Amino acid sequence: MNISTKGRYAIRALVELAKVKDNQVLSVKDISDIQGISTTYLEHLLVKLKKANIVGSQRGAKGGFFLEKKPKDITLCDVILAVEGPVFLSKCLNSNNTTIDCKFINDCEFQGFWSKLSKSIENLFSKITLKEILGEINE
Amino acid sequence: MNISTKGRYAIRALVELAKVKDNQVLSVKDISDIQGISTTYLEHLLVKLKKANIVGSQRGAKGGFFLEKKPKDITLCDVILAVEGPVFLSKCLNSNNTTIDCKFINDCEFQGFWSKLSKSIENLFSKITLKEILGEINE
DNA sequence: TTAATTATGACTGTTTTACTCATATTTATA
DNA sequence: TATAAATATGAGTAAAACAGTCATAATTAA
Repeated sequence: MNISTKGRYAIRALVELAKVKDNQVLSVKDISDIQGISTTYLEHLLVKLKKANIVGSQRGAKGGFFLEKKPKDITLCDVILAVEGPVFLSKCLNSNNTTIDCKFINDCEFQGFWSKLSKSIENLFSKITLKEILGEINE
Repeated sequence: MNISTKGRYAIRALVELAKVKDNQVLSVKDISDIQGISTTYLEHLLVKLKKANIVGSQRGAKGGFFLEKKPKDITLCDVILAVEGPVFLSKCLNSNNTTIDCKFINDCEFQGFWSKLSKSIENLFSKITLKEILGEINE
């Protein structure tokens, strides 16, 4: 159970975007240079963050990315969901997962338990905003 | 970020072991039949749970496994650690991971943040005991 | 003695991770 | 208006993790 590079890089990128002035943009190249991340890999992550309405973009020369919301309104939960998928998932929970082969698929005594745990973690992640992350890294 | 079959099967096995009377054992075969889990796969998980002093075993005919502690003293944190490794790990945290290739390996502004988050999750998982899980699945 | 059981380790197919590469599309500006 | 700089999209890939299987050794109750 861990946060992959997707989540970590996304947070790094968002921190950089939070640092620039309003109405300014940062290119993927800028961010990847500052944070030492592969440019093309980060590009894909930023596209996902855009689809989740966390960042916006300006195409073309002098273009780049910017935060679509205020740091206080961007939660860790949103970010992880955008780049990694469901924040916490016991795979027996998602009914549309066709590959699962569980004896109790339709009547699982543990579903309630995993579901509650999942909500607890989502709740924890929802309370952590980009604003707070910015505060912590500047301590 | 999810609980793999290792963690889920381990919980299932521990629930079965909690159901039997004191001084009785359950064989891997018994557990795997009841829970619909691969016998040999579960075997490996039980060995890990044994190394973590969560279960004990009796070898030979009529042998099997039993809980080494009371359900109230077995936490989800212990179980996941035993079968999956660290409960929550942002990979940039573990200094002995030689494959990591991060620009900020020795001076990372995010280390404190990931570390705190990791402790929050460990704390959450430490409060959930097998006793509580037994209570939830019987509701 | 033997059948039943745990213990250990090597092996395997599938999925996910962590990328790269190629190419299309958009747009500020010279 | 041409062009360089940027995002957008999708295919491909090597390595690791996941989810097991298989073979065999060691132990022990009956």
